[in-house]
Amino acid sequence: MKYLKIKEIGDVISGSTPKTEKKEYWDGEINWVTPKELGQLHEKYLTDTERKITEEGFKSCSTRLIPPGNILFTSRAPIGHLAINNIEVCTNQGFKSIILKKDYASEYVYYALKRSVKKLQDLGTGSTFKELSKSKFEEFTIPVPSLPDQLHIANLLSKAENLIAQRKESIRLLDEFLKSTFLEMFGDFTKNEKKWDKVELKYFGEIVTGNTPPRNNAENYSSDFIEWIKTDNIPVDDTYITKAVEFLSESGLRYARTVEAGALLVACIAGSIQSVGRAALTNRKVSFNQQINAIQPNEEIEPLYLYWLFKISRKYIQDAASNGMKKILTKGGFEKIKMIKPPLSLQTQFAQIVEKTEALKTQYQQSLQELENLYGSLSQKAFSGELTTKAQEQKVVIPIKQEAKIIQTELTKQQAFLRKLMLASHIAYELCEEPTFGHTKLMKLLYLCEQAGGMALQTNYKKFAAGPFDGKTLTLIDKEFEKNKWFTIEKKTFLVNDQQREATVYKKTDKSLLYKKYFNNYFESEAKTINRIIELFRKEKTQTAEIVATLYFAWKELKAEKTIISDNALIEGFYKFHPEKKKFTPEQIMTGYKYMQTNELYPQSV
DNA sequence: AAACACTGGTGGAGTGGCAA
DNA sequence: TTGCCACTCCACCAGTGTTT
Repeated sequence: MKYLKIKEIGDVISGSTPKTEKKEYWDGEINWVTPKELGQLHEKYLTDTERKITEEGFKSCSTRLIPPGNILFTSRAPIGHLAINNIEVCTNQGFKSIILKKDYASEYVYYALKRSVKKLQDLGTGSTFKELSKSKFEEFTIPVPSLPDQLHIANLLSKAENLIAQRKESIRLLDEFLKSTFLEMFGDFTKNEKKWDKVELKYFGEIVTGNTPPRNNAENYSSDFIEWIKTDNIPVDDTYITKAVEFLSESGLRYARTVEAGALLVACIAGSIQSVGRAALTNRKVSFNQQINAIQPNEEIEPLYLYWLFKISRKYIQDAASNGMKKILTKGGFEKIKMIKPPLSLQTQFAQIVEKTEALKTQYQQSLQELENLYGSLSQKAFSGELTTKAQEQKVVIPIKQEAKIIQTELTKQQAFLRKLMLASHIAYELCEEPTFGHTKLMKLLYLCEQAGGMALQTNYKKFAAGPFDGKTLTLIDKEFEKNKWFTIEKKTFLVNDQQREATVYKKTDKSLLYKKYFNNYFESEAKTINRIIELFRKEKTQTAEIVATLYFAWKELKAEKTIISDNALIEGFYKFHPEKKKFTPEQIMTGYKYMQTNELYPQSV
C-alpha cells in the first residue's frame, strides 16, 4: 500500500460561474453544478444538473469540463460534498475536482476521500467561510493499493453502503405504514368520510401557551431545575421532544408554564410557514417558550393518536395561521381548529399499532447502527491495508452476508429463486422416500415453510384447486433438479375413481446432498421452523397438507382484511378459495383448524 | 485562489397595546 | 394585574457571486 498525494493520482481543477446577469450564458446544453446540488444528492453518482450553461457562457469564464467517471469534491460551502460524475460536467468555484489518471479507480478514490472529509475540513482556512485551498488539497495524501485491490475495496464498501441505504428505506417505509394505517382507520379527515365527531381543539384537552421568564433576572436561569423547551426541540421525524438546551431554576419556574408527560407541543410561531404545526409529544414534565402551544390531552384522547393526527394534517393546521411577516398560530386560532375525534377505543387500537411499529423501528435503527459500525470498521481496514489479501477478504464478507439476511424483502428475483430451490431440495431430500410425497405436498410444504419462516421469497402463490400453488416455480424447480442431477423425477399414472391421475416421484441421486451447504448458509435462522414443519407432515396425508395450506392462506387473507378470526369466517374463506374445495366437509376443515392451533402453525400478528 | 460582500432564510425573544 | 396578540428587532447561518 502506497501513500500518494492527490496531485499524483490526477489533475485537480477548479470551476467558475459565468456572469448570472447575462442571459445568453444560461440555459444551454452544458451541465454546471454547485455545492448545494451536490449536498442534496443522496447517492454516489451525479447524473444530471439543475442548471445548464451555454457554449458562450462556458467560454466566458475559467470553468472546465470534467469527463464522466471522475471525482467532484466541494472545497467550500461546505467542504466535503463529493460525487462521481456520470456525465460530462463543469462546476462553479466551490469545487476542487480530480481528473484521475488511468491507474486509479474513481470509486476507490471516492471512498478514500469520503473517509477523509473531516481531515480535509480541518485544513480549510478563512474567517467568513472555511475554504480548502487547491495546494492543500493537492498535497493531501491517501492510501492507494494496486488497481485490482482498489476495485475490490470499492466493491465491498459499496455493498455495505447499499445495505445501509436499504435499511434506511425500510425505516422510512415504517412511517409510511403508520400514515396509511391512520388513513385506513380514520379516513381522509378533511372529508371526514367516516363521520367522526369533529370538534374544536380546546375539547381535546387544556391548551397552554408557553413563555419566557424574565431574562433580566439571571436567577431564573441559574440552575437546571426543569427543562425549557424551544421549537428547536421539536423534531421533524421523531415522536418525542429532544433534550432541552436551556433550563429554568426553581424561581424561574414560578413564571413559567408547564405540561406533564403525554402532552403535545406544537410550534405555533416560526420563521417560515413550513415550521408551523411541527409537533412532538412530551414524556416528562417540561416548561416551554411562547413559540409553542401545548395540548395536555383529556381522558378522551390518546396522545399517540393526537400526535399522528397533527402529523397527517400539518397543512390544514398551517392554513389556520395568520399572514403577518411572521406566520403565527395564535392561541385563540389554535383552540378553534376543528379536528376529528374518534372513540377512545379506536384511538387506543391505533396507539398499540404505533407502539409495535416503533418497537420494530428501534430494532431497525439498531441494525442500521450495526451496519454503520460495520461500514466504519470495513473502511478502517480497507484504508489501513488489511483488505488486500484473499484471506482477509473472507473474514469481512461473512458479516455482510449475515446482515443481508435481515433484509430479505430486497432480494432480487434470482436470489429469491435460488433460496426457494434450496428450500425445495431440502424438503424433497427429507421426504422423497415417503409414499405420500409428490408435487402437491412439496408445494404445500414450500408454502408453509415460506409463510411460517417469514421468508420473502417472492413466490407468486395463486388459488388453485389443490391449494396455494405456483406452477411456474414448480416447473423451474423440477428443471433445476434434473439439470443438476440432484434428484431424478418419474411420473407414475394410476386410477382414482376411474379418473387417471399422475403422481410425481422424486428419487435421490449421489449428488443430492450438494444442496446442503447452500441451504445451511441461506436458512441458518429459519432451519428450525423448516424442519419442524417437515417432521409435522412427514407421515400426514397430502390432503392434510392441502387443508392446512389452504386454511393458512384464507386465515392470512382474513387478517389482512382485519376480520376477526372465527370458525365460520375461516370455513367461508376456505370454500371461497376455489370451487374444488367443496370436496372437504366443514368437519374436515375444523380438524385442520385444530391441528394448526395445537401445532401453533398459523399467521402470526404483525 | 483567496477574501470579501451580498442575499435571504430561520429561530429566538422583547415590546407595547389591549382586553378581561 | 395578567394574559394574549401582532409586530419588530436581533443573532446567526448557509449559500452564492464578485472583487482583489
